[in-house]
Amino acid sequence: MAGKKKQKAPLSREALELVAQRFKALADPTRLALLQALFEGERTVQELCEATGTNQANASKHLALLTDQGLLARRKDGLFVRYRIDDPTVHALCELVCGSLARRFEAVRAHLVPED
Amino acid sequence: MAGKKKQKAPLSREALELVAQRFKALADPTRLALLQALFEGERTVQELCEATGTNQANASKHLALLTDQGLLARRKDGLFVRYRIDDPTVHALCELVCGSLARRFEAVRAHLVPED
DNA sequence: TGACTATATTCGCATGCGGTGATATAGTCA
DNA sequence: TGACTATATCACCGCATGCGAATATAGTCA
Repeated sequence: MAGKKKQKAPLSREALELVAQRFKALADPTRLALLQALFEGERTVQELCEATGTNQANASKHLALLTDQGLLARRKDGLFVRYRIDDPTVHALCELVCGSLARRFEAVRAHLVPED
Repeated sequence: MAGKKKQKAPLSREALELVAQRFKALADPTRLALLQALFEGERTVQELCEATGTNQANASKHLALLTDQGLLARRKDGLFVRYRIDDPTVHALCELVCGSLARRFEAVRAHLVPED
């Protein structure tokens, strides 16, 4: 995106919509739970359902969205379909957000908890 | 988030919801346009409206959401309110996504455009 | 103090999205 | 080939969200 350091052309509305879609893919707790399980390694749908407490239909839908967005890849393995993380930025994005939230809530906690 | 390198406890549903909310704040093209303008520096609401083609009411609402999420900070300046980026991870997040999308579409372009 | 400007908030509407139950599709095996 | 298992897809529903118009609130100035 434009700004901050190098002078780049601002992103068009179309490009911003693509960026927004990418963030939207991550903007759901169920999908984040699936991703969290997948950070551990490739998993079948069933394994993901067990790991996240999601039902099969719902998991399939979310997995399809993440795959369409290019974040996951899938492969058939007999009866099974195995999903894996396909875009390394996913983990980095989550880490950035977690770090930011941790700092934010640490600042709030420090404000509320009296210093001994 | 859990996985990938160090073994951390998986995030609770509550934590995942907070992470999702943060991504959701970024999952809208109008809000991304506002952020893009703010990457250039502090701006009033009117300046942001002009930069992004958003009407005042809509901009105010989006700015409030971004501020509530801790991404922006604001200060009164007479009649004016000036907004600025308050969380440095915002720019990093956008850059990560832009990089990922650029690679993705470069790969598609390379696939479709014949090599001379 | 009233007129004006800047901004925040409210309200109504339309669209989008996540979850669930049901069904379709695909692969394996006896 | 039918039974079974794994997964994708469909249809429906209720809730969430973005937009624009209208209104409320805040600050400045003559």
